[in-house]
Amino acid sequence: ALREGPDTALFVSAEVAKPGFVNLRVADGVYEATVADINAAPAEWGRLAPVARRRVNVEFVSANPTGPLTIGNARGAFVGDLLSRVLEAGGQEVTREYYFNDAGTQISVLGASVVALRRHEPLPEDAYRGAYVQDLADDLPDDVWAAAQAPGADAAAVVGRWAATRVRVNIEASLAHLGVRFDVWKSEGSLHEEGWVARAVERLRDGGHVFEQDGALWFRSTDFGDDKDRVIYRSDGRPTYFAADIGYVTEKLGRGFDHLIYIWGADHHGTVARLRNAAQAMGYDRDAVEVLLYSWVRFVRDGVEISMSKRAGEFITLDELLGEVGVDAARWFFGSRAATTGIDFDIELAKKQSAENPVYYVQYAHARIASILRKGAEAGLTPAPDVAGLLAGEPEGLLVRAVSGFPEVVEDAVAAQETHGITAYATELATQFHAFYRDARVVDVDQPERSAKRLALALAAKSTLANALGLLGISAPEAM
RNA sequence: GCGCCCGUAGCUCAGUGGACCAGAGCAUCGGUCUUCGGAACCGAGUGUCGGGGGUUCGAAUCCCUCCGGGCGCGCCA
Repeated sequence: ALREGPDTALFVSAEVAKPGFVNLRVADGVYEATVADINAAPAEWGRLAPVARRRVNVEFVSANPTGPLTIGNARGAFVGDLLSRVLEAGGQEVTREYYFNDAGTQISVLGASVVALRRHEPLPEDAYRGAYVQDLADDLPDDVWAAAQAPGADAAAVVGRWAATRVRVNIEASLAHLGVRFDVWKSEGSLHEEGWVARAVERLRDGGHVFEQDGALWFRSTDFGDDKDRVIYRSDGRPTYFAADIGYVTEKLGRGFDHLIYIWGADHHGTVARLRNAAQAMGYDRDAVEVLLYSWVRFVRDGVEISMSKRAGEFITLDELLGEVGVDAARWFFGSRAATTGIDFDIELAKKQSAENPVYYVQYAHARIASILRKGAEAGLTPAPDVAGLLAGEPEGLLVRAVSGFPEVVEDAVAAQETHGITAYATELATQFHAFYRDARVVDVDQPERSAKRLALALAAKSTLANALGLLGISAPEAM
């Protein structure tokens, strides 16, 4: 079989092992060439050439602007951003998108809450509470307040619209702090105003996929395997959330995306089928519409679960969480766990362990290499462009093999759409570097040639660590 | 009641029917005494893989069943 392979030069030997496996021994020159390649173009290392470059839309967070993002929104934010980074490493063109509704009943309730505070009246029964509502009341501009009080004006709606905008800007700032920047902010209202919803419904009607019953308009989702048909327009004529979803699919695909990914909490799993069914019914490839569900996070403090209610004003904001545990540590925490499994996040534990957190272990290895490279430069030693003969020793061999494994790790992450393989790999690579550091003197003025080659290997390891951390959105410090 | 997900070391989690599959990190205990960064290194280990049954040469992994937990089953979002 080896004789027939196209890459026989890669291998120096092949042998059959016990239960039917074939061991191929890779030629040293292959690894040495890899080191040289990494150092020649470090930014490219680990980026995959796409089989087919696709335009992918990743929509996530999408919390309505009724209050600050909380730790309940945290996982979606990290999972969506991590997935986007992985897809980009896999050669896809990614658009990060945030979908929100700034005109619904929730927004009216928020407006009514602000109005009541402004008028020093008791809060309505279903009001939003919490310090941020008072902040909104305090910051309400005079012209908005005047417009709200004009004769015939719907004060709650007017104030709500202003409040939603203000809240949304703050949400954007929180996400930026976390390292997530959205390319598109899409309002639900625009889908109706621009006719996307109406056209999508017509499309379904033309295909015979809708019917009227009890005064409402329904989508025959059961024709595509759903267990129930779904309402598009209520009997009073108002559209459901699902109606907007249908319009949104056509709007997104109309922008030329090849693939749509929705990042939803697992509690939405009941709505996945109707969305994909509708896409199929409208003539799209249902596989172009993908929903990734992330599982719930139980936030815990010293072993006690934290219960939250946004309306009651009892919640911990995303900003507070990041203030306590740090962005890099939080990114590592979420990145090192599969999105599909439920997890516990003990805030106190995360803080206590922060000094021993693997993320700092990996960053330390990176900083340590940076220091060694500086030390070498002071002694007049720089990484060699050609590292032929590098693998004379065992310490080099183990490290270079660890470094060489990076693209495969990225490949796996892209295929699985998960990042925990990357965190595990980064930890292992850091360990391999520390072992190399222990066993092999890098900077040695008496051995300039060997030093130059070892510096080249150290540099390659540094770039690999930096790129792995970069995939996770985590900084790679030159010094700590 | 029906549907989906989960149960792996003291804790938090990996483990996609095939060598390394019984693992990693943390926590715990012991050691290294360091001319390149000790935020490091070396060593020590505990598991009825929730229980039981089945398929297979071989099961944490696939099938059935039971127990325990989460979520969903709106003309809510």
